[in-house]
Amino acid sequence: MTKVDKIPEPTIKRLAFYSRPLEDLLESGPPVISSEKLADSCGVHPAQVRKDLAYFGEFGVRGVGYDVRDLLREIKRILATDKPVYLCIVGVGNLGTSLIENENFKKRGYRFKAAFDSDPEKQGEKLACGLIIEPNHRIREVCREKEIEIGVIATPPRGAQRVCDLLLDAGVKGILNFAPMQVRTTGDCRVENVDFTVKLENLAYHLHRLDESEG
Amino acid sequence: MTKVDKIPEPTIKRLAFYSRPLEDLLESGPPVISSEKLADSCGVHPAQVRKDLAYFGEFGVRGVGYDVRDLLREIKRILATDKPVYLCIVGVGNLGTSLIENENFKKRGYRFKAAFDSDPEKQGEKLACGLIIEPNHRIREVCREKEIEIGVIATPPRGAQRVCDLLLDAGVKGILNFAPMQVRTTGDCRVENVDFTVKLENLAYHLHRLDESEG
DNA sequence: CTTTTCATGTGCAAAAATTCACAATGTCTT
DNA sequence: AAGACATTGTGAATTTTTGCACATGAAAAG
Repeated sequence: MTKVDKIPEPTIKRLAFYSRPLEDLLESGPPVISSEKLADSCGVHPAQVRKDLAYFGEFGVRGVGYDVRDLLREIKRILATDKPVYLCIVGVGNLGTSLIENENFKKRGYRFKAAFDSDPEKQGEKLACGLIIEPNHRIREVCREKEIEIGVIATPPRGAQRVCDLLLDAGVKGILNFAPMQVRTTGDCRVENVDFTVKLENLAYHLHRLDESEG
Repeated sequence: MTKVDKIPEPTIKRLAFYSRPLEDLLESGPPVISSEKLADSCGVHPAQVRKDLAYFGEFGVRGVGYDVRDLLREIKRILATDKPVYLCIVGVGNLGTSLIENENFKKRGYRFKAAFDSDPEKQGEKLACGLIIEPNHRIREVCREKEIEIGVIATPPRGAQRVCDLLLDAGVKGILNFAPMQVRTTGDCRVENVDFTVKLENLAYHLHRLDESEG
């Protein structure tokens, strides 16, 4: 099906990006969109859109464009988000709670099936979503039982590696890490890091740099 | 000072990355680190570390390595995070609250100086940090008064562009956008997007892809 | 049925980023 | 003081990613 074995990493990132405006169009918008329009909504080059999609097949109609509904379905299929994905979260602080409640996760089929915290005060507590906070030592058992594929780390950096090890032991195949440090995993578990402050530092750098070039 | 005018964007991202293990080492660790060790902690190639740093000067000692304290100071200077940066947040829901309380922001000198929400129920409410939630129509006035440089958008996607426009009008120079959509800005305001679900979709893709290649 | 129009899909060129490989240069040992 | 050793800084080679430019094919118009 695919043209090449190795799909560029940036392409995968952009596919997720493309799906955002497509979801909007699905509700209220024309049923067809051109690579140029879609590129505009995402801030990329039109040829980039076409090339990204071409890795996976021919989804468009020449002279017309892409059918919004079809394209969105294809992208979701490619990204494997056409079925629910089961998650667990470790660390139910402010951040953890906001992730569990997050509308975007729910909307896109990401389901939190378990929540863990090392703080005995919190263990046993029932969350708004109905989940009960369990102690970290149950990660292995619960994840295997509930067939959890992805673990979300929302602990302070100090405990992140320990939590990561527990998740690996539980057979989790992906980790979304919100702790501002690099966690080490084995080859068959992939990590994605979300570090807000990296983005802020990026902004800070460019803000300052702007001053320099103007001064 | 710098070798080239145009510093690669990935380099800036990695500089922020490098600072994490350096901060740890500063507290408890050897006073000097090699590019190889630092690269290991960050999951990058040693030559990459050296090249990234070389854009900004010669910070190492040949045959020895980099002085942890000096290097960290240099990186902070480069990223312009050696001084406090003033932020405001728009949208004080679960996510917004967790960002305001976030220890990493505090630790790195990012200070929330104002909080806004469009919900009249919330306006006037006093937050744990002492800030009082203000209505969105005060963004312009308050941001100018408090010299806020960066605005954080933590609203649902629907309202994000409107909030973005208000922040632009308030003279904000950078925006950290947590809404899962692309906001449009003018040339002198830079946007960084934080979209958790993009990362999750990345994980989902690779998890599934792994299955394929193994099956 | 032919022509015109339009936007896709794609080979190729350009640009950007990464990695290699080694000379340069400092420290430590004897 | 000289030689061994370790690790930086960097030009060149490689790899990856992006963008151009146009042939291709589908639909609409005449």
